[in-house]
Amino acid sequence: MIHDRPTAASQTPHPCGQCQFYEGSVWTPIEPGSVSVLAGRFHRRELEADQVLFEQGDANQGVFCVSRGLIALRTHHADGTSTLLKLAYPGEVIGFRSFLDNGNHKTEARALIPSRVCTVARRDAERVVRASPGVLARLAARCVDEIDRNQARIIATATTSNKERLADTLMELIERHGEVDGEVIRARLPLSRKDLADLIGVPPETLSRLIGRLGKEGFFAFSGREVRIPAEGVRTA
Amino acid sequence: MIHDRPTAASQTPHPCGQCQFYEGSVWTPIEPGSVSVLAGRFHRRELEADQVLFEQGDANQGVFCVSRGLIALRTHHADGTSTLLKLAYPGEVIGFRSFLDNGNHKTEARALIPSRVCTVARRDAERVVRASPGVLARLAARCVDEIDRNQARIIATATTSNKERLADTLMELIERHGEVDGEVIRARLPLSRKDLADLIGVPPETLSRLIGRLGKEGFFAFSGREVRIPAEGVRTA
DNA sequence: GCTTGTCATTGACGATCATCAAAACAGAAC
DNA sequence: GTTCTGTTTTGATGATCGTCAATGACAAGC
Repeated sequence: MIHDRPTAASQTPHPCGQCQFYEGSVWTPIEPGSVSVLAGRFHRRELEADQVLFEQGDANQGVFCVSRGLIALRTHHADGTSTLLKLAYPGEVIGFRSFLDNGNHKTEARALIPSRVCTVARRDAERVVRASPGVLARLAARCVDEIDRNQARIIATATTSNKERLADTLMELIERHGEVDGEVIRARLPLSRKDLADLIGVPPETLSRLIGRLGKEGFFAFSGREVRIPAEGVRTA
Repeated sequence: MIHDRPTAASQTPHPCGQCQFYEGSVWTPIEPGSVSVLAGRFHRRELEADQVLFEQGDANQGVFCVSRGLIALRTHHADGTSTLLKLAYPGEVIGFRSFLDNGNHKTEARALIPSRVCTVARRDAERVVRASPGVLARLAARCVDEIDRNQARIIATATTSNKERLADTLMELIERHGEVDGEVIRARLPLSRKDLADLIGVPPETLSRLIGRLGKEGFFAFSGREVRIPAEGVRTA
């Protein structure tokens, strides 16, 4: 059924940890060299920081689920510049678009920190999708979620100031990457200034000034890629 | 198969004209009062300008495909204001998100001009999706397309000036709603200034000034909701 | 050590923009 | 016609923003 709530089966921990590409199907990991004859098979891949999962323009080889770490999706423009489009956290599915239309990847996917992805080869993905429509429905639901998030972001970009957007983005990042350290929460941002600037949609110079202003106002304290905020900042947020 | 190109069957004109919710399934129109026992059934609904298709918060009753006209999707905020999120042109599917998660509509859908939608009731939609995975795949593909468009819009909002964005948006609208009239192309914009302002993400006052500037520059000529551009404008665009 | 390259910050400037308030306008009802 | 309503435009102002250029920080390589 298309609107299934998670069933007992789908709540069973999937071998790859976070993978969405799963609905009670039979799965077996593929260690390099081994072959599986089962319905679905997947392959864990570890990525170091800055390692590329796929390049922009590569033919789609399948679907990827982030199970650990953080993947950046970037587009490279004709003039040599590039733009960070999206951060993919564990649980996110990557490559679904080019999987559906059997086309090429429109973005580059690159690990920002050491990461693990669960890769499902094209053929297997197709087989599982055909066998379990619920998987496709869940993937579709994720797409719809992403549409929602993007629309929220469009509204935010249009209606809020750059400073607000930066503060929001920082809080999100701190929530994911921060650790409580006594009276403060420390987070090492997994992004360069350029990437962070892309994320909130300003040029790097403007970001730098915003960071300066935000630092002066006292709530955030920056030093390089590290940010600190008061520990009660999260609870009240 | 998930990446099917349109087949002969799916290219057969669907009775409702533009509906995507179709893949060789058996369809029959439901005239008010009649009942169908076939796999899929749909109902044409005509909307006058400004008539509401569904309200924000309504429980999802099914999926809608625009077959003629233009539907505006708006969110109403807590403070009483509202924001135009998206224009749905013929061929677009509406309500898919709340269909998937069986939730409530997060937006209001309202016809901007006289329109026709093909409505597919929840139960029927579920049945067809279960029977024809290809339909779901195509719907998913549309979602993915929408993600692409939204991302393009996010980049555009972040990197281009308001004036550029207005000009682009106007050209799109003229392309859809314009008619050649001798040396010029005339288009009656189907949007209020407020909606147009939402679409490009500026307050109405700013939009008004932008329109003023654009008019002075000579390419676009405005009078109320009507726009005129030189006829060769489209060919060279 | 020095150079080189990359990335981040700062400075200066002009253009753009949002906001508030007021005026002009259009359309509907009478 | 007149009045009323809601929308659109205009005006004035100050803040924000993007751009170009210069500077600073820092690591890698010779």
